Amino acid sequence: MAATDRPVRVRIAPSPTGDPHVGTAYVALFNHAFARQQGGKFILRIEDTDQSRARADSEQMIFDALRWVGLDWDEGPDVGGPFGPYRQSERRAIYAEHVAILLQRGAAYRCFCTAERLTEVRAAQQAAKASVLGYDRHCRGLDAADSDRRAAAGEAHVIRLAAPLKGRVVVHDRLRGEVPFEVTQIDDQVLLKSDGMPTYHLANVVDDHLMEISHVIRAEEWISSTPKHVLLYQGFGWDPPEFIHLPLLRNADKSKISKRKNPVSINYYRDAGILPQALLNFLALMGWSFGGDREKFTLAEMIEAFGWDKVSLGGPVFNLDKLVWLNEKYLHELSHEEVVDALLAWRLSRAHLVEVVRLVRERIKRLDEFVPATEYFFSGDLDYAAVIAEMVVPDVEPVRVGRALLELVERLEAREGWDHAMLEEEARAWCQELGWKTKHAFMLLRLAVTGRKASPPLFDTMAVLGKEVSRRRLRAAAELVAART
RNA sequence: GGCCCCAUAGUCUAGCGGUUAGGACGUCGGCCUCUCACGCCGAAAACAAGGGUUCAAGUCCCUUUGGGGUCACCA
Repeated sequence: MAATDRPVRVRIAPSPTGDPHVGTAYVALFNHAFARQQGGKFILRIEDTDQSRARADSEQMIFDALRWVGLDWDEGPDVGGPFGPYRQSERRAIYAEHVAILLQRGAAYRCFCTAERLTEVRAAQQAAKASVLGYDRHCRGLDAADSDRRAAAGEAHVIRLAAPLKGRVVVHDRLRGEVPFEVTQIDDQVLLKSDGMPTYHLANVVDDHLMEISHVIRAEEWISSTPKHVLLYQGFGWDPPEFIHLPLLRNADKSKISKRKNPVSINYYRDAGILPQALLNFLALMGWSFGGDREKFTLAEMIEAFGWDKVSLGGPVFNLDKLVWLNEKYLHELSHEEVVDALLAWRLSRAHLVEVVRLVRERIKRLDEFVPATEYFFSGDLDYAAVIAEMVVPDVEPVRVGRALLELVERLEAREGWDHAMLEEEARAWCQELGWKTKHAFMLLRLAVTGRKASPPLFDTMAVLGKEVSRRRLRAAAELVAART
C-alpha cells in the first residue's frame, strides 16, 4: 500500500532534554491540524534515548505545555495506545531485534573503533580540509566471523549503517518535491550506541514503521538526515512514510530560533501573560496562511481550512510584536469574568499569592502596601532606567559584568529545577569563580531580577518569580549593562 | 569547506504569466477624546541581481548573490 493511501497517523517526537520548546508546539500544531482534518491519529512519542541529556522533569513539562496551548494527542506515554510503549527508552528490545535484521541483511555492521580514534579521524579530516567529513569505514571490511567473535567476547562496539558506496538517494518531500542526495555524502551513521541504546536515526525509523506513521511532519533541520532514514527503510524492505519538512522558526537575525536570542520556552509565553489561543494562532501564521486576508482564527477553523499548499517555505522570524498584537485581540474579546479567570490562572492564583505573601508580609505594615511592594512579581520586563547606574561591580568593566551575568544564566539553564538551594549553590559558585564579593554580585542580581535595591531574600525571590521571568530579566540586564560605556 | 533548503517592504504573508503588487505587525501623521488605551482614517515602505523562455514575467528555467540548515555513540 502506498504511503499516501494509508490511514493518517502522524507524530511528534520531542526529546525530554529541557524546557518545552516553542518549536515543539509549532510542529505539533501542524501535525495536529493535519491529523484532525484527515480524521487520523496524532501521536506523542518521547525520544529519550540519550540518558545523559534526559531531564526528569522535562517529559511532564512537555505534556503540560502542549495541553496548555490546547493540543491533545490520541496515543502517547501518558494516555497509552495500541502501539506502545511510547517512550523509546522502553523499547530497547525492539531496536536490538531490528538491528539484528539489518546485520543479517548486510545493511549494517559492527564498528569497534574507540572514541579516541574517531576524534583523531575527524581532526585529521578537518586539518586536511576534506570536503566530506565522516566515519572512514575502518570497520566496514571486517571479516564477519571475526566481528562475531569480538562481539561475543564482549568487546565494546556500535552498529553502523552500511551506506551504499555509489548512486543517489532521492527524498520525496511533500513541500519541495524530489530532493536528491549523492550517496557519497552519506556517512555510515551509528545506529546503535555502545550502551545498547539506538540513535535517533534508527529509533525514529523503526518506531515510525511499527507505529504505522503515514506522514513524518518535522522541522527542516532534519532534511539532510532523511536520506539516511530512506536507506534504513530500504534496508528493512519497508515503504517509507511521506516526508514533510516545515520551515524553521527564526531569530531576528534569521538563524534558527535559539534561547540566547529569543524566549524559546512555552512556559515563558505562559508566564509573560500570553493566552494559549493567541500563541497557537501566531504559530499557525508562521509559515501557513489561512486564505484571504484572514489572520485571526481558532484551531478548529485552522483544521477545517488546513492545506499543505498554503505553507510557505521561507523561514519565518518569530516576531514578539505581532504575537502581542494578536494576544491583545484575544484578550479584548473575553468577557470581564473571563479576564478575571485568566488572571487568576496566571499570577493571581491563590498559590502564587501565598508565595509572594510569604516573602513580603514582614516587610509591609499595612495591606495597602502590598501592591506597590510586590509589583515586580506581577510584571514582565522591567524598566531599569532608575537603577542602571547601580548595576556595577567595583573595578570591573561593564562589558565584563554583562558577560558574567550571561554566564550565570547559562549555568542556571544547565541545571535541573529552579529552587532556592540550586540557585544559591550556583550563584555562590559563580561569584566565587569571578572573585567577586557576594555583596556586590548579589546586589547586581537583585537589581536585575527585581529592578530594586531592596527586596525579599534574593534566591527566594527568584524561585517565586520562576525560571522564565528570572532568566529573561537577567539577560535583559546583562545586555543593558554590557552596552554601558 | 562539502551537501541540501530557501528568497515579495524592517517583520509575517497574498500572488500560482497580463494586478495601480493586496493584507497584517511595526513605524510616522491625523481623527475621536477629560488623560491613556481601544477604534477609525491616511502615509512611507517590497518583487536580491543578471541572463534566458514568452506577445507578456514577482510568477517558468539557468547562473550569481544573499540567508539558513546539516555534516556526533544529541535529537
